Amino acid sequence: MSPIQKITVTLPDGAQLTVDSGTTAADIARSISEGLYQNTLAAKVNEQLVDIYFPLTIDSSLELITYQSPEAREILLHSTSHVMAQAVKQLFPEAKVTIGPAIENRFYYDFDVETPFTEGDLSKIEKRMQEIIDQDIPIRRQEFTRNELIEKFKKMGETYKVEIIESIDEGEVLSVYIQGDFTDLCRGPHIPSTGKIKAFKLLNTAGAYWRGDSRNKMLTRIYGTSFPSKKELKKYLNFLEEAKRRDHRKIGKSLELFEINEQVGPGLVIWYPRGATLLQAIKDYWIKEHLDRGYELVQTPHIGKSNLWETSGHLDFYRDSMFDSMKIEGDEYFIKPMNCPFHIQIYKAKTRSYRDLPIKYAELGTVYRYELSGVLHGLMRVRGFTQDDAHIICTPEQLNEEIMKLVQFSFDFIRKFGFNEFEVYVATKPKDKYVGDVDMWEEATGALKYALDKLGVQYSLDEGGGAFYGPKIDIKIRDALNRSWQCTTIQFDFNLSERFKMEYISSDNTKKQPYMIHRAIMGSLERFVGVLIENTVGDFPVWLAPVQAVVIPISEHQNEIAAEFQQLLKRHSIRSELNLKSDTMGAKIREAELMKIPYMFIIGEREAKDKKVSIRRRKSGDKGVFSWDEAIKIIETEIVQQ
RNA sequence: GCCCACGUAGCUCAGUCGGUAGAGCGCAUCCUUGGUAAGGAUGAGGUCACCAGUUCAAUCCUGGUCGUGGGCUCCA
Repeated sequence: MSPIQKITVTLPDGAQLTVDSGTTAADIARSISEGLYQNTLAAKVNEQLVDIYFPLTIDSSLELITYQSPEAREILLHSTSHVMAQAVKQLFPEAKVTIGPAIENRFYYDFDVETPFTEGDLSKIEKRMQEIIDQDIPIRRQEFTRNELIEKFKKMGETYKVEIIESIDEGEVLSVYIQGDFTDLCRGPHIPSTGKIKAFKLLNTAGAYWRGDSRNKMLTRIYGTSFPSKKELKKYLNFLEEAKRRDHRKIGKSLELFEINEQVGPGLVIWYPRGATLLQAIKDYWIKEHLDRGYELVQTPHIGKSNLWETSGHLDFYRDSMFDSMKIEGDEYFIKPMNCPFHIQIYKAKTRSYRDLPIKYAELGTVYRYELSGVLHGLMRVRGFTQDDAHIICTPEQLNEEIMKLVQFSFDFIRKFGFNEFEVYVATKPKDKYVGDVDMWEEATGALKYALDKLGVQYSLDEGGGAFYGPKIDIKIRDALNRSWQCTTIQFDFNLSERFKMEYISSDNTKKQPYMIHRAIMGSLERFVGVLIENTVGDFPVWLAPVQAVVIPISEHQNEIAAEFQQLLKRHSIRSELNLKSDTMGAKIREAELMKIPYMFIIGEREAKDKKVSIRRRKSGDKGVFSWDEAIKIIETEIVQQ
């Protein structure tokens, strides 16, 4: 027998240990301190995440993953999902397990069961999970060959697991994790025992297709979450509560902004006066910014003849998302899902010279798309929405610069609304549905990346995420709750210019085909307002507030002079209301606070006497008494500064 | 579209283990004329989402339809 080999283990602080080959991370943690050992959930050996029982057989770097490590989160979530699956199998032995990964902040596990779980089942499962955790059952990895595992799971009746294994390449060594009576196919790593789970909660159930494919069976999914401490769990649950509080559907109703009404139809928004006013403020700003940047405004119809959509390729590639056609005087018309074909007609209205380019057409164009009923969600996902659309038609030489300008414009525009964090994606060619040849896609994608690199913008790749007509840059914004929302999209489009035979006369007097970029900064005004509501809790900056000020007479004796002051506000284009109800001043203030009106101008006997007004700023309270002109100046200054 | 849950006054929600319903807010009228987040009284509001079925009787049970919500898929 050969003597035991010695190996060198390097810790993150640079310290080196000489240990016997076969030593595990658990051994090393324990040798440092019992507390560290208890805190260790997994290990990183040569940058690879492994269980704490992974034997070290060569010189290695070793990092212990404790509750505090960023990597711990996912492992903990994943292990908790296994505990949940174990509890479910104990309570519902006929349930078949499928997959149960960790996702951002949560985990889920999909089961195939006869009757879906109810909310009541969740507490039963939670209780059993707690028992499993209290028993502190060891979790151990075992490796098998593919065929051994297929046999094993076949015997267990876990047909989904068999299907997963069968889809994995032959020859690969597979592992299972065993905890008591529960065995699950899993790559790992996992925590060493169930007792390491400190705080968890099951959140909700949902239906989910096997492998996410609607042709497959609908499974029952349970979502849950897990944290290193009760305190952190509490924090997360508070976050969920806060998100509920900010729900734009709720705030939209209470602030009388909009409604999605059954009589009108699902996914179709009717904007109340306050909501429409808010929209108008956004539109006014949008138009000004576009005119400043050399865009031209256009306006196009809501429907167009079928040949238009045939030429554009929409009927081939987008028909599933279009509303059915309607017959008018023998011709077939479609409601527009996009504005582009119309803008192209405007471009084609006359012969264009390279000197005319770039041409930038902008339109707040309302489009309609048939979305599956189940995906509709407040303002975030609707069937009729207004795009802040524009098409940039340019020469190949202008392309890079135009894309850069667009990215910059997008950032500047969105920042105005108080969003400062972005995630940028470059979405590449879809696998199946696409037009044009591969080289064109390569070139276009390169142009998008070039622009971002040149601007020093960090981005990720979204492989296969492009539109059918070209690659795109998507910008997601992060809101106050650190959630991200898709808004800006800048889409390269080499397809339509080809299909519509767009041309310009170049400097050498030959006809050339221009490039076209399709873009929306807010994306959909509806969604953008939805995000804005959730970000501000409906407490809009004064420049956007539907009602910027309310004039409150303290008693009926001041009604007349209050009306006079409101006229002055109107002359200064300040959006105001006059509260002439016979309520007390306190009640009127309360109403204004609840409706999130930023300025309250209060006029009582004292103010009326000197033609003055008392200013109350929402949230911060009484600002004192001012002359009418001073008061106007104060609110105007705030608006301008925003 | 699919799975599950839900749908009661303008809003937020009680309630009826089958006998056609109630609160608060809001609204109207009257009293009060107020000093920085709710003054008081009275009153009007509901085919209990819709359509069938079971029943002497359905808001309640059953089935279907529509809508909403949580997800899946998709996406601005």
